[in-house]
Amino acid sequence: MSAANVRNTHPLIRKLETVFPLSDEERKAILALPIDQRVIEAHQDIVREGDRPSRSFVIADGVACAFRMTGEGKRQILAFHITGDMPDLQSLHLQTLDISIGTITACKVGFIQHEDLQRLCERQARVAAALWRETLIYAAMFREWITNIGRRQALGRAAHFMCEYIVRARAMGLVEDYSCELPITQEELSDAMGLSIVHVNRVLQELRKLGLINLESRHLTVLDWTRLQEVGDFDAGYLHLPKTAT
Amino acid sequence: MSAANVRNTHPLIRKLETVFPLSDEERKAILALPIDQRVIEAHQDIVREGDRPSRSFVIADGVACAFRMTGEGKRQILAFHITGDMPDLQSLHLQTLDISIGTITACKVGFIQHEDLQRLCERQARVAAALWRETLIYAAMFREWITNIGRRQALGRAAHFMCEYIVRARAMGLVEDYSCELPITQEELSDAMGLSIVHVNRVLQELRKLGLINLESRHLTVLDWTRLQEVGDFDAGYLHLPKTAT
DNA sequence: CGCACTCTTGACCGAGATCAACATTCGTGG
DNA sequence: CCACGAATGTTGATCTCGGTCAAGAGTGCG
Repeated sequence: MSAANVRNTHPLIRKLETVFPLSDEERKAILALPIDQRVIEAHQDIVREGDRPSRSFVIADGVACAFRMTGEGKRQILAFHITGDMPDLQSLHLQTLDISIGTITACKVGFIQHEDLQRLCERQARVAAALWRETLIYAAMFREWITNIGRRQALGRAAHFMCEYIVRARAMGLVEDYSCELPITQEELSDAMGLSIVHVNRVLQELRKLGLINLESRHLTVLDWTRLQEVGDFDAGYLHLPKTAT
Repeated sequence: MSAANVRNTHPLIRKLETVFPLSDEERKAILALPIDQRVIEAHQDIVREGDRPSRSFVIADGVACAFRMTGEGKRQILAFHITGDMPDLQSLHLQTLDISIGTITACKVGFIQHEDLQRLCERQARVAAALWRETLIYAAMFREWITNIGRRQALGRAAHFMCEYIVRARAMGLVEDYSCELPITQEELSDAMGLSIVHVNRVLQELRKLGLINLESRHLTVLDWTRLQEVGDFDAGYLHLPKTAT
């Protein structure tokens, strides 16, 4: 599948098919889901902590992030979400959202009512399992991120981030030759990595100086994948991608 | 329910009933699950990163922890698990474990085959949802922990930990008067909080000096719950406990 | 073309790490 | 029941990674 025609598929189908090929019936059931598609401009909250959503959404295009605010007004970004992700799928079973989700770039977003998802899950056991699985992978990413913030220094943290991002983007067909869009500012990176903006800047320069990455005008190119993984102490296992995509 | 007779209930029933009252049929279905109960002594790994378990387990008694190791041999503890927890429930849908789970104290552990859990889920939709929900709450705890490590300083981190631990323990009926067992060494705490042992020691003394907690011989007492929550920037919302338990 | 956002650089500071003893507790075997 | 060694907890001195502050340089958009 080329990156071009991939954009025309149903984002949910595209995501689930990275796990296993869907049956015709399953595909039909997903296509029958009523989806409320809309475009949300950059730097808007899609849902907020404390909301009690009656629907979840899938990102069809763009980059969003899940975040929490500290009592002292500091922001912690928990994850960046790209095409195919369902960042608040959890609200299907947890009434009150414990995170906010905001756009980084303009996003094409498809809202799906919980009742429709629930019905889909009841009738298509494999799809239910795949969605459950999806939430489990987010949990695995969070675990890895705790490890990253808790026990790696700044340079490794940044390298790790780059590895994770590009691997996830590749799984959705957004990467050509170790190169992809990375429309994330250094401030956003700092809120994700638990560092100051200034230090993120220095660490990125270090990664460039080491010849590991090229990062300019919102475009990331990995120059030395092997060494970047080493520096970032990265092993894609926790993302649970099918072998072909790794 | 007193803490004494609570110990005699099926740990899974006890856990699920913190969410909603089970029907007779559901209760019967759970009691019919073949469980392989055994005691595992302290400081043993129950499962290891890379394992492909064919069963999950529920902790009937004791404290365990989920952890990952860095490339440089540093340990990051991701969560402490207490009575009623199913720390590797994720393995039901993710083949390969991305974490290890080890005992802190001796643990009574009940292993349940995946196939049996799967069958239970197919037949008891509410139980399936409750188990899914359980994994979602773990994810919420991970998110909170990222925030804690990424954007709070040491004192707040420690205070937050104490808050979370005692709230979770209370939900399982293990707390009397803001007081419970905390059989966790400062080294283990340091690996959880992303701090050095020495600094954990100093921070704990600070919490004692502030009159917020009492912590000696593996026993934690919260002396000033309101201020401890303030210092720890703690709000139990993310634990998604029923109102009665909060 | 001007203002706001983002990135970059330098100087200084401080929370927490590291190193090194020492104290205390606890489990174990004699 | 005591003795001893290992694990755990405590304290002080010093160092360092990363934070904070401040100012400038690009960059892009209205």
